[in-house]
Amino acid sequence: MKNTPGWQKIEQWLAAKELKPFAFQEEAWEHYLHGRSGLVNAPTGFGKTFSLFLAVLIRWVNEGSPPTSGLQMLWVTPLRALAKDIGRAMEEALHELRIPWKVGIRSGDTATSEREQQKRRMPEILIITPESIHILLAQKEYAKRFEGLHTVVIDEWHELLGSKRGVLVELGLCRLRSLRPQLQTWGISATIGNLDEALDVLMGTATASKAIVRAEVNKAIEVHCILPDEIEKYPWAGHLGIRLLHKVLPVIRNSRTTLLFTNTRGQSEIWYQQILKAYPDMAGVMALHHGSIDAELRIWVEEALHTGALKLVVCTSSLDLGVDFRPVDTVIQVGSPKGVARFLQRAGRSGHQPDAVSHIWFLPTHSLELVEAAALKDAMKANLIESRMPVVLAYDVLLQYLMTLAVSDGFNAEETWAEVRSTFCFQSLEPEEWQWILAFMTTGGEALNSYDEFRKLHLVGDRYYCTSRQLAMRHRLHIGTIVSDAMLKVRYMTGGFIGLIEEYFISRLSPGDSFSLSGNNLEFVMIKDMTVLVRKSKSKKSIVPSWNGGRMPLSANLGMMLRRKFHEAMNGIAQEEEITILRPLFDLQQLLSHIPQENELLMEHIETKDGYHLFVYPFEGRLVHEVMAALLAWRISRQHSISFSIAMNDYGFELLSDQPIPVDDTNAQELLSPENLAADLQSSVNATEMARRKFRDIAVIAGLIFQGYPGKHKANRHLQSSASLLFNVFHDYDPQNLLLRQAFNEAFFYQMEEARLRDTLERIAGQKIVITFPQRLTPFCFPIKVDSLREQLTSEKLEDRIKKMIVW
DNA sequence: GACCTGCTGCGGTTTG
Repeated sequence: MKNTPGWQKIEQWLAAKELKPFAFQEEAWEHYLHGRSGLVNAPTGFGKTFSLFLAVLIRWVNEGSPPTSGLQMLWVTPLRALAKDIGRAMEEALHELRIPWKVGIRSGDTATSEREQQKRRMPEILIITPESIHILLAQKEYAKRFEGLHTVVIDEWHELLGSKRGVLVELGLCRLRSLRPQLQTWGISATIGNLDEALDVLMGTATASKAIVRAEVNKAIEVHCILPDEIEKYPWAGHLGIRLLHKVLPVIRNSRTTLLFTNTRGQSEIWYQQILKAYPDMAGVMALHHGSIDAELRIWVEEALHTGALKLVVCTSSLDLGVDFRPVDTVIQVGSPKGVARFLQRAGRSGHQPDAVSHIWFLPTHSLELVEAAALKDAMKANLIESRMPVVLAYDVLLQYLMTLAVSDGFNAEETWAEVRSTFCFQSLEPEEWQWILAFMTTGGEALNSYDEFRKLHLVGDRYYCTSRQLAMRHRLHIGTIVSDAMLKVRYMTGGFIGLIEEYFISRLSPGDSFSLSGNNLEFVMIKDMTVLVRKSKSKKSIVPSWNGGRMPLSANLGMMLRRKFHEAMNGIAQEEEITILRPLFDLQQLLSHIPQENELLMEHIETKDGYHLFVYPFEGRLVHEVMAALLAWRISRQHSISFSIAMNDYGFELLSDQPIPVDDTNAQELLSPENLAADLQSSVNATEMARRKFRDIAVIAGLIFQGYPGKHKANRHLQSSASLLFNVFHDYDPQNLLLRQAFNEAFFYQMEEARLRDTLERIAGQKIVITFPQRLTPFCFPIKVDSLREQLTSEKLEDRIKKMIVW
């Protein structure tokens, strides 16, 4: 293959740019030229993206005169912003190589005129989002557009894999493969624990020959830890880390450009304010970047990063992707990154040239988090990178997809069944389930058959169509799997946009209150036309918005590494500075209680004026702890009449009662046994309530709830109540409803992390349970105690309060 | 001995 003209042309071009292809790139080219599909994996900065683009060009030059008759390659990216960067780079390469191909972008940003142009004539390369693929599939005679297509590349496949957006990709691919049986599919993925599975999901049950190309290159990453001077004075609890601010500035000063990652938007607001206050001279060269900041401002920040005009950007995971090609040389992570993969990904944002070393600084927000720093380092060495679990049997996405087909050219049930079954997601879909789905979409099912708007499909000949123009239009507006909370725009009285804020947060403010957004101190004036009007605030004190985000638990890999680190600390094996500096804390923990070894589970009984506490430390992340706490409480209360309140964090959980908690050596093992888990979970956890919450998104994705036209506001409460109503109706009148079943499955899988819980209980069954009776609060229990106190002190939502006061 | 938790991502056609 190496002596083909295309290959040589590309090599010459790379040489002229003083670039040499990596071995893995050449391997990818070989596979591609042999007509295979597959997955490419390499660290950031090694040209994964370009290797495939070049492979396509090689093939094409080899084939002689270029087919300039429409779409050849579809390039799927999860981010609109990424599409622009990649498009620019491709155009440049095509220009230099004198290849007369056009590159187009199809996303929500694409102008109407451009869309029409694309309709008349597709560009040879189209960069597209998963959602936009489905929008194309929702158009009449869509098949024509894909007539010449021979390659689909899914960029950042690891990002899409674990979500319903990944299912959109799977479904889109199964349709395209039917249209173009020779289609070559390539994924590009960062390193994850289940690369083989990632390939399987991408390929579905297609029999095409496939390969994984892994780069045998190691990216050098240096992890530095920002250590407090006196560990005795560093807080045992907390999440902010602002006390170490003075140690951060030298790091920033000594770098050209720094990204400072925080875990929440609120936290980034605080850090931004505090840095500005302590070092006003940073004013012109620092910026804030997170999901609630106005899109235009964010684009400006990204551009300024590009040109190197900014010295510091304080951000959340909004900058996790898409800062390649940018001169970032230092990354600071404030607080736990919760997982190894995320930490590596952020580290990779710096020094992305192949030979450059990536520098990442870890800043602990409380003392015990230092152990996490040591655990992260070891996990990186051992390559313990988390897996992304593919979504299976997402009926809601399937319903949406069928509607997509129905509004364009209709679908034949048998053909589509075969295609859908060829995806990884729906490979185990049962014929009865398929029949149920068709019936549900045609009649509205058992519960909704008297409502016209739920009778969406009509069988005409042997094809299902949606004949209602109104429903079709609604559907095209609702393609996608991301369901957001209601956001309001924030604007100065005098005009000028600041950002977005959740309706929920604003609803709790009164006119005159001050809050902080986009680094500004703002005074709330009023809400008008769904816009929050504000003026600059003179008040020194302001409320930092809290958003209703997800709660990411500590990953299983990191939890495992943490337990090992405690074991090493206990036995004096650990030599890292992060651990040795914690000596006084460990000594105190050991004196008051115990440091658990790797084969031990620690429980602490502590009596305070609040009552009787039982602390348990499995280190399995807060979701598992929440369910474990409920399970343990329920099992205890089955034998004794006793009531509890519950608190938890990523390291452990607490049961609190007004009477002594009857857990000791004789029954502890049994109370945490994996036996009867399923049945006991049913009784101890309010699964119906959890499922109800999951159902909201499912109902929106499946198209049962209309969210309103873009730009027009429909209050979130409507959404919430109509979803709840549908949930009740299905629950009472249509218990076989697949969407209802999906809601329960999602609650068990994602909310309770049932599989991980079972693993944990099985692990504990083989461990020794150490029970201690400390005379006062220990360093281990302190963070949990503080968190539970905070919840009592803040304006708790009634729902949460009730949840906590559940009496068994 | 004490704290300001909770991320990100997408999205309009058809026909008059």
